[in-house]
Amino acid sequence: MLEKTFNPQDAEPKIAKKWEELGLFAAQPQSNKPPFCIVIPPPNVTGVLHMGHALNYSMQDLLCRYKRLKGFDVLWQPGLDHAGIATQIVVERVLAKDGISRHDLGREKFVERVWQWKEESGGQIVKQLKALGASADWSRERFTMDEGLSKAVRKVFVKMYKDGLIYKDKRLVNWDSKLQTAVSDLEVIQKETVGKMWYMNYPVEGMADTFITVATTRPETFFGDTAVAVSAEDERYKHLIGKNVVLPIINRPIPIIADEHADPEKGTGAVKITPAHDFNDFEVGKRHNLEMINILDVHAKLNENVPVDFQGLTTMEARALVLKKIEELGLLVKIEDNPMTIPYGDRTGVVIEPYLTDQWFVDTTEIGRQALEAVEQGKVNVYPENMKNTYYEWMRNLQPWCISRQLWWGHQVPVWYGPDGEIFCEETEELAKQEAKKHYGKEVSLRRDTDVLDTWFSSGLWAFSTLGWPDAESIYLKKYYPTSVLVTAFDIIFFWVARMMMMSLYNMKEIPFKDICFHGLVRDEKGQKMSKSKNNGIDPLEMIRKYGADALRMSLLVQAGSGRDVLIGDSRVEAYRNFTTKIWNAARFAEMNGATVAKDFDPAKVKLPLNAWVITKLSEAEKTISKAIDTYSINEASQSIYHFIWGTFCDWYLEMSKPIFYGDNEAAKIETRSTMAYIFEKMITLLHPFMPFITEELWADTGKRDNMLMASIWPDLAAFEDNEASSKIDWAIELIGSVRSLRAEMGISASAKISLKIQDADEKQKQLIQSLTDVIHFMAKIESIEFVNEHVKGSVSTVYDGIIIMIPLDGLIDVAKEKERLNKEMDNLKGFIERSKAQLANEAFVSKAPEKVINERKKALTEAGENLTKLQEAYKRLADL
RNA sequence: GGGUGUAUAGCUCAGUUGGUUAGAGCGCUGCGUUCACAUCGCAGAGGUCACAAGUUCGAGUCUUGUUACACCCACCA
Repeated sequence: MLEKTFNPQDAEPKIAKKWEELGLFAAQPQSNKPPFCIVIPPPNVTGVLHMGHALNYSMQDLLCRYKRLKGFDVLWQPGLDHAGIATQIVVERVLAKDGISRHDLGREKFVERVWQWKEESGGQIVKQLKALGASADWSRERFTMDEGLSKAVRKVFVKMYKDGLIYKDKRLVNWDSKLQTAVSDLEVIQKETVGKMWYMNYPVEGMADTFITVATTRPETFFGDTAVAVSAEDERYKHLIGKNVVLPIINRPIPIIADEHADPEKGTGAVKITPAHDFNDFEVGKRHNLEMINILDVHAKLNENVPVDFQGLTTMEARALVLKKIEELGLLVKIEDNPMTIPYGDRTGVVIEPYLTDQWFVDTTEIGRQALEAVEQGKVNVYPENMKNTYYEWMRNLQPWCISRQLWWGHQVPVWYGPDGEIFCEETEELAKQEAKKHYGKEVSLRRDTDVLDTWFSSGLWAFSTLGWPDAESIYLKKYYPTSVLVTAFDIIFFWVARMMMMSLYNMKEIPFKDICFHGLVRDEKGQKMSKSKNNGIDPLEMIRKYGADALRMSLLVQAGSGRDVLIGDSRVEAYRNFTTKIWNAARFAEMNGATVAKDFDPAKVKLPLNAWVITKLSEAEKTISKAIDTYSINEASQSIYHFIWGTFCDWYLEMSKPIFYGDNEAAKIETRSTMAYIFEKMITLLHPFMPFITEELWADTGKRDNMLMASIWPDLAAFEDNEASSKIDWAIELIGSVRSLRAEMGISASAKISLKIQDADEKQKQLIQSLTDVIHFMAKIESIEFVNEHVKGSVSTVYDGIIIMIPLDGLIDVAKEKERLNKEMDNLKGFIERSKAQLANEAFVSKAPEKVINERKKALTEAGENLTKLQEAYKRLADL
């Protein structure tokens, strides 16, 4: 006998352990099963499981389990990302508690410390993933910094360098002054603020009392000004082009130039040019060969290129002082409020400065074009399709990708410099030395570039590096690449998806995955983004503790589709915990009634309409579920199995089986026991990818089986098409619904047994009702059914499929209430008939609408007419009372 | 400024190629429950499908416009 309830806290860890011990998660590259492969979006080594992960990995696990049941050889390739910036920040924070900075340790010691930290507390998330039920091949876990993957990184870098796709350049980059590193455009968050615009006068050299007014939001950068630009067409300033203005305070003359960047409509039409601290000005500077004066140091404080009393000030301090001095000189014209956006680092939250440094870049022109074309040409399918547009838009406006970071934790750039600065880019120091020897004709000492690579550079290789590349003979690479599908949230489409496309097409000459399935973000129950500041975060582990992993998974999966956002909260997870209880109790019911499959049971040959019906419904559900999963409509698939189990199986099938079990028809009992056990087994198989734990538990508890459900096969129910026996039950369900509704509306107590009088049923309907008498009695709480030829006095009635259904109430009838109810029913019918008639009288409709529609409409009209007549008769009799 | 979505019941959302009287879950109301399940069942109420115009015999569904909201990208002297 099954326990009273399912206890996920005890059962889940045991089951998870068993799966893994039996090696059921492991790929079988040697098998001749068709491959199905997903590479996991690697969580950060610093990460703990959050709801976004829970959704992402639940979806992948669903797909993997589904494909395994369908007979595929599944490789779900797991791993972790070293997450350069994020991890370095975490470890620095740990060290800071002991008052140590990374500079105290030095680079080598610090990196050692990070590795140590990684071994100790990194990878927590893997345990948490297992608790969620994730069936990845854990024996193949990879880490972006492990040896094989690091080798892949070096190899790709060198190849791209030698192909001219990676180059070093002195350019303005986004500078994070807290971490003292460059970051890419994507790592910069723009925030709206209301700032100020200051209008300052710059005196024109050699012309007394003549000024050019420039407007600026950053007065402190004026020490780096090397020109003032105006439009060549601007009448106000035309005559001044070629002359100089003198920068106040420092009295440095700078030229007035004509440049298209100056827009006469904006500001004063004259714009100060600070090439080393503004992206637009940088371009202007290059066009006019202007000097680029860097006025900031790595901490974003003013450096030695400014007067002594400004040196060492922060930009904000410098701004105040500059404005004070300008004002003292009488050159401050006016101040305006100015709405603007300010760039912040996404990890550090400090203001990002445009900063002039040497950095490594990837030229994305060619590989970006390939990545764009692959999607345009449909080599990669995108779900939902509209995400393609987002992808296209970005790919068509690709900028060079800044891949170097001035961090310590990451893949160090495989570049060595000779004494004269000559670059040797090789996979190892040995090779670099050899090349240097060739170059110089003698041994020289080399200096390695200290930069590390953007984390996304190594994640960009993930689809093939985890499968064994650069070992071209890797059986995994051969069998599973390109991978089947990438499941990811759309917020990393540029960071990761686009980079994987580019890097894979460049290296493998082949797409990394055939499908991309984007899902939405997880929000709280009110639809708000989860954030620390709102304190509305929901911990998936907490939910697992409270309700079980199955409940959490299902509550996420029922919403996971079409890139929609997913809402989560206690009440939702609780609802699916209730679902597990429901299934559990259904199993208990089946067990109590002796549901086991008889030896000679053939589901195709069941005789009872009820059993034929449930088999047909299961077959329909299976079709819906498979089709939905195949197109990543996970929500639809989840809802379908949920409704089958709760609605069709529990609410109707199990209920309708009761009169059979309580009756004395032994043959019917035997067939029903078999069918029930059969359906239950198939049903939990269909549910397994969604809720793996409870289904596995029930698989073990409800039958003598020698395998695990996980290693079972997906039911093939194609043979069970809709049939006549099954439609009888559909008809009966409608009939029962009518009776129940009538009872309830007339306020007849749900427990009160009543008799039913039926008029105008034809032979076929009579037979059907008779054959299902027990079921109808039970389901509609009826004591007796009698066929009559005329209306029964003092009864309430309704009409279903041309049959008048009456409940005699022997004088207890509330005539007013019944009149009201009948009136309402008749009004509805009349309205419908009117509309239908009008439509059928419309020549245009009759001549243009498809025949099928017209016939349907005619038939419905006739039926409605008959039903109305019968209702009117009933109403008349009521009046006679 | 460019792009992508969304707008249907109190809430969260379905609604296939246009076709009978627009659906589900939760919530609400009523009724019920001695045996699979109070973690339950049955029934009911509740919607001018954001607004306007158009196409059509017929529009929640297609077109255009308007409004509101959400997200992404870019610019900002």
